[in-house]
Amino acid sequence: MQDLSTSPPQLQSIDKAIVDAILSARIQPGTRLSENQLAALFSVSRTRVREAMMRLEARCIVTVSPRRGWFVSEPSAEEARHVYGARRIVEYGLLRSMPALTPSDLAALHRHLEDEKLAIASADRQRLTCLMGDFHIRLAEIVGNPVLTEVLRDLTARTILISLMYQSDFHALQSHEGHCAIVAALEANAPEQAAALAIRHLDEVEEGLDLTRQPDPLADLRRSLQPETEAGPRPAADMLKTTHRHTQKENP
Amino acid sequence: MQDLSTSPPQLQSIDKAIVDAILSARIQPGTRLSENQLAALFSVSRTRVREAMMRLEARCIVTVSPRRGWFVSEPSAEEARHVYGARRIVEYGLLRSMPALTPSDLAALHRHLEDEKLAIASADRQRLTCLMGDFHIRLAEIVGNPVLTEVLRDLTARTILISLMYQSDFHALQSHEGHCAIVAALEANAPEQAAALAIRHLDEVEEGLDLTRQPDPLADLRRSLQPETEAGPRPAADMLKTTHRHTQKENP
DNA sequence: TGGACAAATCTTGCATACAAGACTGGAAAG
DNA sequence: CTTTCCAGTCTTGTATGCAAGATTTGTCCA
Repeated sequence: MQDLSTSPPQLQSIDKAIVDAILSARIQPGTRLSENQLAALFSVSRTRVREAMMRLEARCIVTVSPRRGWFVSEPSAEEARHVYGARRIVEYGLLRSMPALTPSDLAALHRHLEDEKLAIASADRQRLTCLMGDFHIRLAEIVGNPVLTEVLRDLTARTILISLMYQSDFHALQSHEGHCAIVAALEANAPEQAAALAIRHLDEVEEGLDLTRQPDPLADLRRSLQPETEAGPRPAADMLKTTHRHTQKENP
Repeated sequence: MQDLSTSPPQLQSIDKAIVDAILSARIQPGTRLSENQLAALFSVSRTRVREAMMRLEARCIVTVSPRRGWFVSEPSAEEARHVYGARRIVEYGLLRSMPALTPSDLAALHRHLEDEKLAIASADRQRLTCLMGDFHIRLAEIVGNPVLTEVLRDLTARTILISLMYQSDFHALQSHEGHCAIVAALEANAPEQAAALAIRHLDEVEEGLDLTRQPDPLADLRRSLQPETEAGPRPAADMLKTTHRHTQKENP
């Protein structure tokens, strides 16, 4: 379904390709990642694919089901709560200790907010999901601490998976306004307020999740059989199957 | 030098054994981790060892030098600063949002502080290093968020490596007092103060590092040739060589 | 028509083999 | 005596082969 290889795939590392696909919401939680198919796609042997999977597994981004296959993680409701909890703590600390913004930081943030506004206007949900996550990574980048950025990148990847699983309706405008408020507080040199706003923002987003929702084993099939909607036809050349991890246990 | 296999090694996963060895300061930064030797030690083939190494590499705990070998990470001075920076941010957020302590939490913390005091009294530096790191993991555990605990565990592992590399003299008592102050603030239900104390504590510890110190390629040799000191002879049966990563580039 | 069984086909798990680069030690040359 | 070079030995990098379990699908029987 989601194509990982928009450009010559040889040069990109496999890890990065998959993480990027998640960060830009081009790949669904539960998507099967076949060792053989990835090996073919990247023109390497299974060994290297496996190594990439091991690394991603250590970052909770993919899961292995023994002798069944590798799958993009499907965070449980509990895990989702923990990820949001961790993000609240990390981002609170982050914003509290944010240095005064330089003009270029500020420009970058405003450019980002502008992008968000455009995406909302064009109702491009995938791009929105991506931008909403990116905002927080941008904040981390301003601090200039790669260790922290890395932590937040992984948490963001997991957050995106959570959104794709549990987000019933996407209050994009509300999120965007949250981001604007945070930037405004930072601009006003009020880090304590920015931190408080970030927590409220994350609360709101978490509130918008439907954590009681069970993963739908038939989701892909449903989507595939659905007659064309607004979005136009999906790209045809897809090397990765859309097989989902839940196949036989259907609702009785 | 450091023995990783105190008990039957088959059952433990390789990752855990190595991380545990680092968290308890039984293994030095720069120690070579030979695939063959680990494979023999754990009675598996190199494949599985390699997979473990890949996972640990993703967590910045080991490094590979192409076709030369795997080594326990030797964080650079810059990385050290970033790790401490990240910890300040995370732990500030953590303590700020700490729930009121339950009696059992409090008991556990006090027990830990008691252990620290004992270790100081017996001047057991290895045990101290281990306990000092553990304190922060304990704090994370109280919040009951495994995602965050995991983040802090990795940061702590890296911190321990940093200590082993750059800590010229270990102000154990000062650290211990820092921990006591934090617990006292938590006990007094003053999370804001606890958070501020944590930052000061981390500042002090970082201050105690000598980040200008260059890694000493002769460290192992020096230790080995040194006549017996207080600590008594090292355990004899060591399967891992003490080879360090710097072998030929000596100071001219 | 419905259900159970079994074979065929897929998947990963793991070990091994071989290639290629890095390091060591010794011999030869200056 | 010092330096250079080369072969031997070590290391990891990578592919591949085979085994074992899971899944699917086709068939047979009630």
